[in-house]
Amino acid sequence: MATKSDTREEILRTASRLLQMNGFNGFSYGHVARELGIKSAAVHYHFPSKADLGVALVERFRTRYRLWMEDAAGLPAGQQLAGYFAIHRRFLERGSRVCPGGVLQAELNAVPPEVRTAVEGMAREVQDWLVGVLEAGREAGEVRFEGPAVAMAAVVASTVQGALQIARTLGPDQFDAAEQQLGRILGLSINQ
Amino acid sequence: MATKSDTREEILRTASRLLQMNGFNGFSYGHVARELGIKSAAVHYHFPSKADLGVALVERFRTRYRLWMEDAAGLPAGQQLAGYFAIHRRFLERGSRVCPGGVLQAELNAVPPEVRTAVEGMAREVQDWLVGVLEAGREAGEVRFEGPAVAMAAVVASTVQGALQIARTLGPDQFDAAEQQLGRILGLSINQ
DNA sequence: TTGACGACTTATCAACTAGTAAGTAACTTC
DNA sequence: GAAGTTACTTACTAGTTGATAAGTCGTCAA
Repeated sequence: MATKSDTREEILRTASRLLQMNGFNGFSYGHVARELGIKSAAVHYHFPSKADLGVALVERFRTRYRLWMEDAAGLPAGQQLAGYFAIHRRFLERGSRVCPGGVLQAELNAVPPEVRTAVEGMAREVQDWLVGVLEAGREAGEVRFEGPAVAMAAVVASTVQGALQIARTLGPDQFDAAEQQLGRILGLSINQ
Repeated sequence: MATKSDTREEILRTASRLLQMNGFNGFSYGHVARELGIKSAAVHYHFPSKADLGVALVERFRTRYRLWMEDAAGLPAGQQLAGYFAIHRRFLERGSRVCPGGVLQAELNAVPPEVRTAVEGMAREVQDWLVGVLEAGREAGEVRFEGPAVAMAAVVASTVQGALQIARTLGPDQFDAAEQQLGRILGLSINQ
């Protein structure tokens, strides 16, 4: 028998995968329930509305992101960026998923407003983090680029998000190529 | 009264906008019909299944793309790239749309297989065009970058696609910043 | 032992989904 | 002017969607 948060966590895991695979409007309470061998009303018990589920999903990703950021805070910029790439690379490996922020931004107008707000918050946080890493990395001589850090951060975030999606049609090589090229542009030692 | 292709074209225009705004699973035959003041069965008359509509939508974009590419074929690489950016910038201006290829790639697993195939073809074609422009531009000294052109093309395509989506949450500045930064990276004269 | 509570299931709902069949009015062709 | 064709509408279906109300069953504290 499940402890209190067991089913809730399984729902989030499954919904998370379905979100990354099919998009927010590409999965239903029924899908989640069927995969877990429960009834869709059980999903409603934990997440009354789909907006609740969506927000919980985004907050879950955001929390994990934040924990990872705090963990990597001391490392040199090159390693932090490599970690950022690796997180997204892992999505690709686990069944050609895309990043949850990306898929939600792509269908942002067809998503409950609460979810939209949550996505905005997460995007802002990741962007700010990227700006900080790039700025500090440039000052420390670990990263090389011209122009404002905010613009370079926009390129890095956009590339990773776009490459993940493009890799779906043109293959995973596309993501690796983009990552390597970004490394070259930023003057990172291409270790792998 | 409408001539033969009038309604069909209006359906494509409306569906196109809805696709770019809400995603493929974010609009229905009913939505398209209601906006045009016709019945959903009329949409089915022109596009029997949603797969048909999806494929027609992708082919329409692909054809327009191809025509534009042929038109721009003679121009210097910098201007061709500027045009590529401008096409996508226009999506943003017309109600924060995203590029159709991007939104379909984001929900690729939740889309009819025929649509998937069509998207793959379009993505391949655009990528090949980008590689050609970048390669020729580098040889002619109009564009500057290291590494394989195919990797740089992956970065350019990914950045544009991702930036369009990110601009939805973080504002259009995000797209402009990414475009400018990409121009700096490629050594293009930033005219605007 | 009771009674409250948590975690569900059963049963049901209205709205919406893509899709179809049959009918209709206008135009074209002969 | 009859027959066919085009471009629809009306009317309908079966399945899915998110969501709710009521009931069940085990656990746990008083």
